[in-house]
Amino acid sequence: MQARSTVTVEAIYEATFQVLLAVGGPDRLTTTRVAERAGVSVGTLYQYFPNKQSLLLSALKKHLDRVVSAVELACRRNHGQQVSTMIESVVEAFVDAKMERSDISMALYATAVGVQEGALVNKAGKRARAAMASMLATAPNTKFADLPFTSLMLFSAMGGATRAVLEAGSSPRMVRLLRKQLVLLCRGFLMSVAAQA
Amino acid sequence: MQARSTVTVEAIYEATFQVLLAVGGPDRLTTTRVAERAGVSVGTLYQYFPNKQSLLLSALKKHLDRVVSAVELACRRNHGQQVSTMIESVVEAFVDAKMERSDISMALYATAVGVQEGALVNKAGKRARAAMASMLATAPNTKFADLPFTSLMLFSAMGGATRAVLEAGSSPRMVRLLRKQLVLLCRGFLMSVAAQA
Amino acid sequence: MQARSTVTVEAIYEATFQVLLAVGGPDRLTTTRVAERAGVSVGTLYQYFPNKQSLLLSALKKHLDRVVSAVELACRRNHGQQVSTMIESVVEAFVDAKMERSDISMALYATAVGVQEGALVNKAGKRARAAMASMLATAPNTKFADLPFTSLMLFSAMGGATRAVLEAGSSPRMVRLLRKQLVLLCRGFLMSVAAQA
Amino acid sequence: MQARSTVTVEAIYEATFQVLLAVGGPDRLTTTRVAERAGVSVGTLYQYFPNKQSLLLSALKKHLDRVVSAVELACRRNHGQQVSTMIESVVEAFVDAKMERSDISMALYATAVGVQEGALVNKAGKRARAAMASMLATAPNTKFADLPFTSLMLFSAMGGATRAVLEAGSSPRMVRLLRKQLVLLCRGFLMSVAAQA
DNA sequence: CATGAATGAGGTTTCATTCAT
DNA sequence: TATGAATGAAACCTCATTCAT
Repeated sequence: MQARSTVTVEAIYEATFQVLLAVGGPDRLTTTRVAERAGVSVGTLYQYFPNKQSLLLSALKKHLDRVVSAVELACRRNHGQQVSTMIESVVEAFVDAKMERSDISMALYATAVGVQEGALVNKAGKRARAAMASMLATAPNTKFADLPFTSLMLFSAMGGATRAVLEAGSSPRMVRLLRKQLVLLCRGFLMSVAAQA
Repeated sequence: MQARSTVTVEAIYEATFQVLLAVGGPDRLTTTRVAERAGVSVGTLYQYFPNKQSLLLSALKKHLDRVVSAVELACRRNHGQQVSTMIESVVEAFVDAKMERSDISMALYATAVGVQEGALVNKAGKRARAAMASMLATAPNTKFADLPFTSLMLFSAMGGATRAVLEAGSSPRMVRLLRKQLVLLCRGFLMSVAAQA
Repeated sequence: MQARSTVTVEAIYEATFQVLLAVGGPDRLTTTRVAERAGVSVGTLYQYFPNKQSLLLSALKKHLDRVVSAVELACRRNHGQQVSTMIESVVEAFVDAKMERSDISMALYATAVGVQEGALVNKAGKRARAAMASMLATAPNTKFADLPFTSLMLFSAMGGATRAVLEAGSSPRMVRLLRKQLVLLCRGFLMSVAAQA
Repeated sequence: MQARSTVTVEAIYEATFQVLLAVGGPDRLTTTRVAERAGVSVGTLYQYFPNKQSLLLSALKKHLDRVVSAVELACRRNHGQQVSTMIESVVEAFVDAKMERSDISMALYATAVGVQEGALVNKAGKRARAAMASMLATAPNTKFADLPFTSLMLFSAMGGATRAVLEAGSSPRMVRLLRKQLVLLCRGFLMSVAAQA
C-alpha cells in the first residue's frame, strides 16, 4: 500500500518532466495531461499534490537538488587541493549534472519565474556557492577577497555559459569546448581576483 | 494618422512591460489588461498585433534590440584598442543596458521560453557575439583561437552573472562589484585563451 | 449597447429564478445551466457577475427588495390608523408579495444560508420591522412595550406561517384561511402585548 | 458486534452535526470529512449509509424526532387542562428542544431543501400538529373552528419566531422575551379563533 | 478605425463512490 | 468488516479572439 503510493508519486514526477518537455513550458502543461501520461486519474494526482503549482515546485526542487548535490560533493572532495584541480573537478561535476538531463533542465528554466520558484532556485544557488566558497578557502598559498561574491560570479558565469550551450543545441563538440573553456574562464578569473587581494 | 498609430503602439508596448511586471509572468498577462493599461480597447490592440504571442514577441524583440545595439556600438568604438580597454567598454555598455530597465529585463526572462522566443534571443545573441568577435580580431599583438565560441562563452558568462545580480536585487554595491569582477572575469578568460593559442 | 447589457442582465436574472425552481436548490444550480437558459454564453454571465455566489446574492436581494418594499408601502399608508386596519393591510401586502412569486420565494429560502446571505435577509428583515414599528407607534390610544422585539415576533410569526402554507402547497383555500387567521394571530398578539404595557 | 455498530453509527451522526456546523451548509460537507471526524474510514461510513443524501436525511430525521417528541409529550401531559396552561407547557417544551442544540437546529435548516427533506419536515410537522390538535380538543369550555389549520398556524408561527431569535444570536435576554411573547402570541391567537367559533 | 459585449474551448479542482487488500 | 487509494464526471471560472455597431 505504502509501496503503491511511492510508485504512483514517482510516475507522476516522471510524467511531469516528460510533459514539460513535450509541450515546452509549464503553462502549456496541464494536470490532466500529466495524469494521463502517468497512467493515473487526475483525482489521484490531486491526492498527492494539492495543486498544479505544488506539483511544478516539487519537480523543480527535485532537479535542483540533484545538481546542487553533485556540486557539493565535488567541492567537498577537493578541499585543500590546488585551485586548478578544484576548478576542473567542479566544472566537470556541474556540466555533467546539467547535461545528464539537459532536456529537463531547459524545460524547468521556464518554471523558475514565480516568487516561490525564485526562492527555491535561490536556496539551491546559495548552497552551491557556500560549498564553493568553503572549498576555495582551503586552497594553499592563495587568498580571495570577498569570497561570497566571488563565488556568486563564478557560479552564475558557469550557469550562464552552460545554459547558452544548452540552448544552442549542446552538440558533443560544443560540450567539449564548454568544459575546456569553462576551466580557462574560472581559472583566469580566480587568478585575477587572487592577484588583486 | 501614421503618428497616431505610432503613439498607440508605443503605449501598448509600455503597457505590456508594466503588466508583465505587475503580474509577474506572461501567462497572467491578459490582452484585456494590456489594452486597459494602454488606454485603448482590446479591439484596437488586435488591430496592431494579430495575437497575444506576437505582442510578447515584439516586446521581447524591442528589449533585445536595445541591449544588443548598445553592445554593438561599444564594440564598434573599440576596434583596434587594447584588450583591456575593449573589455571595460563592453562590460560597461552591457551592464548599463541591462540595469537601465532591469525590471523589464527580469520580467522578460520568463517570456523567453517557447521556440520562437528562443530563436529571437538566439539571433540577438549572435549579433552581439559577431560584434564582439570582429572587435576582438582587431586587438593588437593578440590572437584568439576559435573566436566564435570564445565570444559565446564571454557573452553568456556576462549574461549569467548579470542575471544573478539582477535576481539578487541588484543593490548599488552589488552592481559596483559586478562591473569590477566582470572585467576581471573577462580579462582573465581572454588572457588564458590567448595564451593557449 | 447600454440597452443590450440591460437586456442581458435581466435575462440572466430571470434564468436564475427559473433554474432555481427547476432544480430546487442553489447547489444544483450551475452557472452553465443559467447561461444556457438565459440564451447567453457562460462568459457573458461572468462579465456581469464575478462568481456564482454573487449571482445568487443579487437574485436574493432583488426578491427581498420586492417583498420588503411592499410591506414598507403598506406600513407607510397606515400611519395613524386603528391597529385592526393596520394589521389587515400589512398582512394583505405581505401575503400578496410572497404568493405572487411563491415559487421563487421557496427556491430562494435555500439560498439564504451562508453568512453573507444571512446578512442580506437580516437587513431586509430589519427594514420591514422598522417600518412596522414606526407604524405601530402611531396607533391611537394604544402603547406597546418593547416595539422592536414585538415587531420581530410579529414579522417572524407571519413569515413562519406563510412559509408553512407555501410548503404545504398553498391551495387557494389555504391561502384564504391564512389571510384570515394571520389577522387574528397578529391582532390577538398585539392586544395582549398592549394589555400588558 | 451490534453494540459496536451502534457506537459507530452514533459517532457518524455526531460527526455529521459537527461538520455541518463547522462548514456551514450541507454542500460543503464531504463524506470524507465526516468519516475523519467520526474516526472511521469512508468505506465504513458507506457500510452504514448507502450515500451522502441518506446520511443527511437520517441526521435530519433524528433531530426532528427529538423536537417533535418533546412537543408530543408536553401535549399528552396537558390534555384537559386550561388553554393557558396548555400553551405555557407547549411553548416551554418547544423552545427548550430547539434551544438545547440550537447550533444543530440552524445547521439543519439549510439541509431541509430538497423534496425528500421537505417530506420529512412535513411529516414531523404533521405529528406535532396532530398532538396539539388533539390536546386543544380537550380544553374545557372552549371550541376551536378548523382545528387542523389552527394548529398549523400555531405551530408554524412558533417555528418562525423561534428561528428568527435563533438567527439573531439567541441571547439569554431574547430567549426570555421569546418565551413570554410566544405565550402571548399563542394565547391571543387562540382566544380570537375561539371567539369567532 | 475604434469599441467592448459576446463567445466557448479548455483548464483547474472537488468529491461521491468503488473495490482490492 | 474495515480501509483508503483510485476514479472520473462535473463544476467553476478564465481569457484569447471576433464582429456588429
